Amino acid sequence: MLPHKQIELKLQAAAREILPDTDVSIVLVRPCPDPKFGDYQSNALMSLAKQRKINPRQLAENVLAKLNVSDVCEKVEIAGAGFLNFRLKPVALAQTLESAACGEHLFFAKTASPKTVVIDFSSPNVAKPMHIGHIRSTILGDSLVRTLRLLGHRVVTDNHIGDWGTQFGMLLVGWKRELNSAALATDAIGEMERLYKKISAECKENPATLEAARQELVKLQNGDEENLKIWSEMLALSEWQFDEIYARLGVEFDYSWGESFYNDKLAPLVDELLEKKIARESEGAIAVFFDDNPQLKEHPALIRKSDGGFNYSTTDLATLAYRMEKWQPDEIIYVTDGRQQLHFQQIFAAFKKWQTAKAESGKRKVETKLAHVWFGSILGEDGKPFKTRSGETVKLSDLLDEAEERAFKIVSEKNLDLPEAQRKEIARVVGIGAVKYADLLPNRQSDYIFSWDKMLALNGNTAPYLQYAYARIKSIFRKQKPEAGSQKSELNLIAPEEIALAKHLLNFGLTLEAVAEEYRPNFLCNYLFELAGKFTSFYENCPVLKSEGAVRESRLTLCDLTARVLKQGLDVLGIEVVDQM
RNA sequence: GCGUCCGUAGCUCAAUUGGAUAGAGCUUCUGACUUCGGAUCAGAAGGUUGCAGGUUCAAGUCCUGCCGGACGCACCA
Repeated sequence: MLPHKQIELKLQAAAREILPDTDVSIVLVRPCPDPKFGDYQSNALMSLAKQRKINPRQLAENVLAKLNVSDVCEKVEIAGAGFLNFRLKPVALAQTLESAACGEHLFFAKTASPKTVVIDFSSPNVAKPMHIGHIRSTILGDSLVRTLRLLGHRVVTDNHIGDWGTQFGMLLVGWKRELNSAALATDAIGEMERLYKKISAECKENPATLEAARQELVKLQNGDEENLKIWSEMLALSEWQFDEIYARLGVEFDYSWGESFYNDKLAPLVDELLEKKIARESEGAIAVFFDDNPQLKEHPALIRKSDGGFNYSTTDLATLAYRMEKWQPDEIIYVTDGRQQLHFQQIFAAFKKWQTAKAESGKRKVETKLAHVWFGSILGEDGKPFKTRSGETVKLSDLLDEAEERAFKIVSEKNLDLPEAQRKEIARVVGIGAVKYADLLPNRQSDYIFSWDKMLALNGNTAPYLQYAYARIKSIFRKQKPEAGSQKSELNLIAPEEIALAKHLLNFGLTLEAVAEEYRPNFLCNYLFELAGKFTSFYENCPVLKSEGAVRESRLTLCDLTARVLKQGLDVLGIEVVDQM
């Protein structure tokens, strides 16, 4: 068990002894903000003291009297108003690293209580190009998937593709009237997008076109053979595009059930909600009202339009119900942009009503956490909102191309001697990595100002910086002559830089847990950036190959562990590494 | 009008959710052994955290009021 966890458990036990009727689960041990105070701290006793209206310092002293952590810590100190500061014993630090070097762990532990989690992310639309608007959901969702899986949870990924709905009426009109087959053969998505834009614009001016689109849609939804055939073709052409992009991004889905998958579940759903008196008629439409919810009182959720058609709320409810039935998840996570907050509040509230009604009628109720993990919207470089209809959106494939091209130029400058194929491969890993990292680094809730330079930066707090640190370590091991079987050596850490690096390695697991808890991979970005920084600082000050004996062995082990954490951490972010760059 | 989110260094952003002296990158300036890989490192400069109150041992973070911005609010997803 990692030292901070040992301390935490003992501290909680001690706190429980002093305050028997108190919930001590808030008593946590965290890394110190400043190493001069110690390695770990706990400030929770001050909160407890406040709750109980007792003297915080006195409480700290009482708890401390019951606490024995001398196996891993130096003398515990009370500071300020009641901080507890812990300093690791060098032996404990070395032992933790040694057990990691033996492959017993990599500074994190699998969860003791695995959850089943469904994650809904990416969700591109059929017949439209994937653009930068899709990148955040895709990258953020994928890194959450990877984090949860690494921590031992069972994760089901489902890409809820927009393959149904009103846009197909217009697409069908366009397809039948003026499809350019040659263009379709060379650039299917571009051609379909052209058709959509053309008819969409026409609908605004010409009611006849709008009516035609409506009729084509009704035909499609009623199973018209010709329309279904065209629709299938549009779907297939789009899937080809999705597959290509996802392959480049290294993103995979367990399922890609689009909206159409739920088509036959919509009418029964509305009927059931009507029958259970959860929904009622209003102005010709069917809606779920939330009179008991002050937040949503004025915002009923429409589940059937006055023309009898269904909308996205209907589909989302059907999807939610299906997922509950199929996987009985402990948690469902939706990764979409922040503008859909109200929508998901409605869906979650409506579903809760439905579930409660089901529970009353004897069906068991599953406690499921529904989480809307939202992110800020994308702005242009001028700070104004990105217009999706203006046609000036940056296509995802173009962004990735540009990233690889810029990386290739730099790779070639630095490594002219490498064969071109290898330089291309390095450029791919570096370019895609830079794009992903740029997307994951900012707090997800801030608005996203898109800039080529920021997205493709290769210096500073970027993926290439981390990849470079990794490549340097690999370079050390390439140069190290395979001397007499370097068995697992004992760690002896002397220089301040190597101690700081070693201590930082121990916080990997804490960081992963925070990412999973708050759905925020940027914590991991910052952790890895600091790790790489501490490594380069160590690298500048502590010769590895030029040192000898035990020091050399110890430093090699430290290098190896750093490389492993860097690689594993980047993998969680969906970013690859190369041995040479 | 109501609701959600935001305002931090010249720029782009952090700050482990109420913790200790608010940190990084970019930019600018000064340095680093013909380098275990310079895609690097060390240092300097840059702040009244939009404004004004309040809550407490402690506020960028919480509460109130202003100022400024983004988004959302019934049949598009």
